[in-house]
Amino acid sequence: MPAQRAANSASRQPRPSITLEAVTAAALRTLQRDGLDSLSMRRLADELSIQAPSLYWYVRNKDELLDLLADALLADLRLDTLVRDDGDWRRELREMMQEYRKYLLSKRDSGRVLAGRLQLGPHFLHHAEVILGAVRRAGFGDQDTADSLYSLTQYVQGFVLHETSPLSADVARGTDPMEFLEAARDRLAHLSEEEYPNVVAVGSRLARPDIEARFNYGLDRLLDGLRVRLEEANALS
Amino acid sequence: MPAQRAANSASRQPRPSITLEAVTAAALRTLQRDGLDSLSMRRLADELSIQAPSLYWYVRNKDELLDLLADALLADLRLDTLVRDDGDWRRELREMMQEYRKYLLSKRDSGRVLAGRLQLGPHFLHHAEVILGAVRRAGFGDQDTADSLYSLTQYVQGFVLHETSPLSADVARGTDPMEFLEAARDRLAHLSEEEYPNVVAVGSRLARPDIEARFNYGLDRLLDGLRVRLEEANALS
DNA sequence: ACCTGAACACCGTTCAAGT
DNA sequence: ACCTGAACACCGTTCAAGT
Repeated sequence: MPAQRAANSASRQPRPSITLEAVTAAALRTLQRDGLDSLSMRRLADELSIQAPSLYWYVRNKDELLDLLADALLADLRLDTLVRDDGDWRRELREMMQEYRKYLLSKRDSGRVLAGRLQLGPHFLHHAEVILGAVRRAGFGDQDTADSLYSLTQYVQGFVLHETSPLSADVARGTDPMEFLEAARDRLAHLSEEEYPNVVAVGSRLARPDIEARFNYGLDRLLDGLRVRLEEANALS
Repeated sequence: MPAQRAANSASRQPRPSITLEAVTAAALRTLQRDGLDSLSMRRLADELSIQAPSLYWYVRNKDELLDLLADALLADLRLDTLVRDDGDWRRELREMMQEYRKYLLSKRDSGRVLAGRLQLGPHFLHHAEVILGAVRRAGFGDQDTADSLYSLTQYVQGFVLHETSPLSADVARGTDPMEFLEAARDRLAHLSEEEYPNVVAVGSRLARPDIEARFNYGLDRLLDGLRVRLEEANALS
């Protein structure tokens, strides 16, 4: 909660003046266009045709701006359309998480912005509501429902963060990711078989190019595990 | 692979001179003492009683230093002692992942350093070897083994990253995390029940203080899901 | 109420020059 | 082979001052 609010400047509206919403919108634009590393207070100020120190009237510091951004980032995600009340909660959650991943991949650096932020903003709460609905309809208890929400969303966020971060300094400096993966595979295949028997044995599978399949693998294990949990609970009652 | 190596300065050893190992050791020290945000090239140079530009003889840029750090960070992790050949692979993997989490929590900012880096350094490979061994002994196929390794380690890393990051700008600025959690619970409890029925219903469970239980919840679902997968595969053969 | 200019204390990195 | 000094192009943030 910022100490000052700019929204009610309409009370006497003498100056057009910038609103907090305009600031976050500009930040979102800059993020999408130039990436998180380029999102400095000075650049953002430029985007708003303003001087950098002026931003501190709307926001206490950059961290608070990023908190705002983290929630604003989720504005266009549509999970509601995936709600199905046919009892197939596994498929419902699966599709929601796949959509969540796709969405995050479409928003530049969203994984890094979201990492480790619990903002409870309006958009986050809306999506939590939808996901929690699916979990509760499946029949989970309250604590299980809450924990399941975190397990699922955190899996997706962690995966996307990993997936979108430069895998190494090489890639950050411009090496083609596919080339990097191939080099990694090569590297793994030629390790000492005495020292790393297991790594060598599955080497080529560790650096698989089909990253979506890897995402689905973990997601499906998680969902299977949730089903087991649900069956166990039902068996008791 | 850095373009220059300093290790073989022993070939004629006229100067004591700094080695690459000394650089990463100093970086590790600085990280543990002052945190990642304080780990600048200038600070690190200070730690080595050297000028900042000198570091660029050992390392191409800061990103490469962080890659080195990411592997060095894993040096003291001991998973070998958790190997048990009694067939209880679920317990084996569970204990390994719990140990991994505890270890990461003990190393300052390790989650942030590790996030999104696939370095294939010697320490990483050693731990991968141990974990892959447990998964393979359980009877998983090669691709499943590789994917399982990622699902498990990524879950742990993602969880720890979330767990150790400041939850919001408030906490970053000094608000007590417990206080923040309580405020969050309070906030959730007073939301509009029409707009957020599910969030309100499980509200108090969403901000549970027992974060370890939440970690175990997701971990156990993942492990249960892996068991299901294994049983399905065995049923086919 | 909103915005600016000037300033402080930093960054990562390059590059010519030293030994 | 290893290290430095000086410099470039940036940062986030504070603060007194303007309108």
